[in-house]
Amino acid sequence: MWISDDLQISLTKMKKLPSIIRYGYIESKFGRILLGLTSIKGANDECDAVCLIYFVVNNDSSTLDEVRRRWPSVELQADAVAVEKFSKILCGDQGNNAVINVAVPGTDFQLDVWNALINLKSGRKITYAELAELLERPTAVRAVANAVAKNEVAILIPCHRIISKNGQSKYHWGAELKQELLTYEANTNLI
DNA sequence: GAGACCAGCAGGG
DNA sequence: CCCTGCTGGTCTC
Repeated sequence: MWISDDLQISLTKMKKLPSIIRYGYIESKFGRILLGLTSIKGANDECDAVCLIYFVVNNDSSTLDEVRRRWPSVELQADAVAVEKFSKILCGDQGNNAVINVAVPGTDFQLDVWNALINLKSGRKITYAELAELLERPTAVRAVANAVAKNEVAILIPCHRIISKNGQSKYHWGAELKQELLTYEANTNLI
């Protein structure tokens, strides 16, 4: 079982970078994943939201280094217990109708791009140009690509569904993994 | 506010 | 294949 299509992803905009990120690891179908959490204001009280998901390509410490490079001002705290809760939603059996909060820093335009990706159907592939049209900014292709590249939350913001017009398929964590994700989605209608 | 930077794209050679 | 012009949002002074 992997991420269900029924899983609702609620994307909220962080006004500034968080000062603390709690993190932990998940063993997923597609390898080890580093998951980072931050607190956001929910309907009634503070709740946890996913703010980063990186695939572990080499080892844990090199992945943590990558996080530190990208978020230099952030204090990282290991918190396996909090991450375990999200692990159950992501990789567990309770995907149906669950809501997962994702909080990301970014501009309005970037949030538009990321939301458009989230709303794509599982397994659906789209080019940068098509995505720009979807956003009613047909000439802002490069700007869309910039926003896609800034995505810090792999899988939940499914930037693996973007391909370039000539069929080339780059991916931050490797074209191979991207292809695996797409093949899996196409065959199962899950993720 | 200017100028550089890009996981794009189309066109030409 | 490589080069060029065009593009628009963001980042850095």
